Amino acid sequence: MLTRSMAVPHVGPHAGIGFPNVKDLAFEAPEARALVALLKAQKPLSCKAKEVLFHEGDAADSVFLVASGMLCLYRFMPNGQRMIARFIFPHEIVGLAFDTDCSFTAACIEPTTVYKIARSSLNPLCAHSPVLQNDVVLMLKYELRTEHEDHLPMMHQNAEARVARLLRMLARRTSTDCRKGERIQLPMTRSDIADFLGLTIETVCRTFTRMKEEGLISAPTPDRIRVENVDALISLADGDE
Amino acid sequence: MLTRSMAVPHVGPHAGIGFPNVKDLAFEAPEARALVALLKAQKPLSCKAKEVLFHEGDAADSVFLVASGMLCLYRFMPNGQRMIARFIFPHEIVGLAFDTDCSFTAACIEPTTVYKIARSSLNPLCAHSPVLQNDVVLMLKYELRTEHEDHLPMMHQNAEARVARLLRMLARRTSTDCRKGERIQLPMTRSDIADFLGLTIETVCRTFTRMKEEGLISAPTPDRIRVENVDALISLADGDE
DNA sequence: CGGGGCGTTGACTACGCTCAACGATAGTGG
DNA sequence: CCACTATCGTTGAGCGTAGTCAACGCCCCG
Repeated sequence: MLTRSMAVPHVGPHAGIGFPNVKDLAFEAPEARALVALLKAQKPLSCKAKEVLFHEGDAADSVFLVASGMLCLYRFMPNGQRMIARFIFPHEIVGLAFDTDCSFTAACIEPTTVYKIARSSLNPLCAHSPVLQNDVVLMLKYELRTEHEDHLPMMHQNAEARVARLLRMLARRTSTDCRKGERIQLPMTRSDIADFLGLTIETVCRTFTRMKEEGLISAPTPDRIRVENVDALISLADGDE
Repeated sequence: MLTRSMAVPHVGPHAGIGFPNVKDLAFEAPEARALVALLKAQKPLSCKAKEVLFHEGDAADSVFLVASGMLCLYRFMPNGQRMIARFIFPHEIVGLAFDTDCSFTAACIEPTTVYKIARSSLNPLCAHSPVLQNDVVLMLKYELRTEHEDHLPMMHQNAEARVARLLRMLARRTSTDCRKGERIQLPMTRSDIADFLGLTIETVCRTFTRMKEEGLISAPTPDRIRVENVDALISLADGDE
């Protein structure tokens, strides 16, 4: 069953651009120029930390582009446990994938500015602009890809690998690189991290502690991580064993 | 933090059609009529069980519509563990979300027939047909929704809930209902199930055994499940506690 | 100064993994 | 036709990772 296992060492099309020898570190939001331009033509909206943009079940009547800051999309499971589906970073778009209702609640992790456009404005434009519609397709594909690359593998990984994966994700999308010495800002709480990774707060804490003991990372403050051993962190995230 | 938890008992737009009082049992592939019609105009392709349609890393040059049977999309993690990303059911489409390369391997779980169209044929048509392009958007949204509804919550659930979720998914998409007495066909092996749920074969087996002991299900043969207590199964799948 | 949210650590428990064995079935070749 | 083998499903014993419950320090804010 494992005969075919590592037959295809797949490397993304952007691999290597700006990230010399760190495999699979790079994939970026696609250039949906028309859609982004349209959104940036709207007037920006400033949101405070913890502010909610929309609630699960609300009518999905808007689409947002994050200009700065960070959002998270979450939902509560019937037992009351919160499940964070995604963090939304600058240049990313929320709301395109929703049907008639929002399937998640969107809240600001930190002070955030977004551009907002009504679906009632966007839809007719898309219907008559193949370019715009194509940008929508690009963004949906991007969402699916982040789901497949960031989230899916986690279900098969242990706590340490999940945390490593989150750190890589943050390095990839916020700062520029996660080479030795790069600092990673963690704007979210331990609780947010736990609800995103499917772990408990305590396990997240203990995992950070263990990673520090192992010399993988250091952390002057709880919300600032410094990666000390990139290669080890990357292979941990990939589940290299 | 839990104050808002169950504020919005969200029910999909199709809820209730054929599924009287079973919440959240129904969501179906969207009616992408133009796209489906285009695919069905191609000549059908018969595949044997275990046959591979494409490998991870192959050039993504085709799009497939499953007419009958079942596919699975998988990938191997660096440590050799296989990860099944999705099962593909009749009426569902594979290949739309890929970038230039296939990000998964597609294999037949059972004998399967598919319709296949080259991207080089499809893309130009989409570029000039808003209707077709809109169908692509619909299918991508559907993929995202199944990801969010089927997969995401599993990361936060235990073995029994994951298995229950799989059973509900199969009931929803293959047969018609999962009311008491309905039989669910399990064409995939325990190994497939394990690689999909992020568990081991042994845990999957033991979970089935426990569910039988608890009177939730019965199983005349390993690949045929009869649901004896729908409500309990559903709330298990939802993580109701 | 008190209270609440957040982060961390410890002790204990339990769920799922590992390793091992065994039965059943189906496909293969003597 | 019947061993022979491989694959699949199932069960048991023991272990380890992550969850639970609890306590405590820190910081910010009222």
